[in-house]
Amino acid sequence: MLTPGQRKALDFIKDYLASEGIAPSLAEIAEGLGTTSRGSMHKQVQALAAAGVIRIRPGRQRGIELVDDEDTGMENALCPDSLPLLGRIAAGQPIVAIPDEETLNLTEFLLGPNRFALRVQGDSMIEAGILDGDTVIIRRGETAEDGDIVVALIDDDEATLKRFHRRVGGKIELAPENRSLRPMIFEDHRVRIQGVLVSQLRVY
Amino acid sequence: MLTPGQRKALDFIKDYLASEGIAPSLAEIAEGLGTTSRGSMHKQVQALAAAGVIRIRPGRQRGIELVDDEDTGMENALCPDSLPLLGRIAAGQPIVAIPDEETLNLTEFLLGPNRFALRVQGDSMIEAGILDGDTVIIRRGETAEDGDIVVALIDDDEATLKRFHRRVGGKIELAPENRSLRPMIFEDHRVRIQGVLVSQLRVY
DNA sequence: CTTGAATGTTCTCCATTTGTTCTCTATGCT
DNA sequence: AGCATAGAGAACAAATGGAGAACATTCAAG
Repeated sequence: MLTPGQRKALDFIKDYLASEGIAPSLAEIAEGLGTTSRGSMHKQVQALAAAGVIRIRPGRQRGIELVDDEDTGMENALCPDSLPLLGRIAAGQPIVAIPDEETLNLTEFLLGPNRFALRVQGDSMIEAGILDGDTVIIRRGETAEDGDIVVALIDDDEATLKRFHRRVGGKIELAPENRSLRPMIFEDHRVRIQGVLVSQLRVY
Repeated sequence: MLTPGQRKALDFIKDYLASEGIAPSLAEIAEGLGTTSRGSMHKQVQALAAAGVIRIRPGRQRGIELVDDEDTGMENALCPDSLPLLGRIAAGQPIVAIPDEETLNLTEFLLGPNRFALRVQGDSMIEAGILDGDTVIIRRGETAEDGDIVVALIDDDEATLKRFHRRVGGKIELAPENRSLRPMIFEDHRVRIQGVLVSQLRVY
């Protein structure tokens, strides 16, 4: 599967990563293999990526990562809690050309104190882009701002995901985002907020 | 994961914090790394914060904190990659009563080989629940199944997020999920798949 | 409270390192 | 010969990170 050159390059990359804690540059790989050509190393490294043994963080220097070998357990798991954010997808430019690559920190977005997840059932929030089967991430808390999407418990019995609005006279409106359903209005003592929607995710 | 400069800065911060009991200033980090530029150190430190290895107390001087997990493992790479999945939110029961608590593993859902993220612009996929400003996570690849949502490059020029269908005669249909937009049909050589949508997330 | 030094933030400019893409060449194998 | 593998090296583009200026903010001393 791997050519001799690819095997040597991979071994060197593993050793370097283990001893230095950071990926080698192409020049360093070349030197480690007793040659001088970055161009050749580029070909080898690309081949390794195509073979699936390594991963290359696009547009980064020293962007080689080992793909997890499940046999060794987490040996080289660098806990990748972020993804490259390559750009915006629109009607416009090819994404490969987009220069300002950021990093999307999943930890920051999705994890935090007092968070939990719920699987959504039903279509009552469909016009807010929350579909049946989506997962919503909720920050636990008793309070909400006007306009937040909340998990609300009605009469300590029924839990729903709705948009929250205060109304005059201590009333509370819980509005679905679906034209075929009607907002509901309750006395505030009947409604208990369990948490506020902070993010949402869907897996295809 | 970290660039060489980031790694050196992080090591210095750890040492300083351990020996002085207080975080270093940017000028001190610079001096410790043999340079003089506070501006450069600012960039490095911000990058470390974005990577999640440190935290910056906003508006404070010497406001750097390590995000070390107190438990032994993973010196600086924290792995809080899961959330409690408490249950289903529906029109039904209160969530507190739902017994079968699972765990939602974010790493498994969102991270994987050859993934990258894109910010969505525009409303062309609104009926698939993908809204303007959402982030989609793409598995890089040249191939797609019929019905997949793909990032497609048309004539090597224009990148869009559309639903993919094969048509007879080597034609390819790229269909938006928006009733006010029309599907587009191309000769297959004009369309290059860049990746397939695997998940989607939104932050409120 | 006022003041000034220390510190953080933002910016432009620039050099070095690194990745990428070429072409050309050499070697071994069928 | 024809092909696969891979090294050399040049040319270019992008990432990285240092220098330093200008400004804003924090914080402690008076």
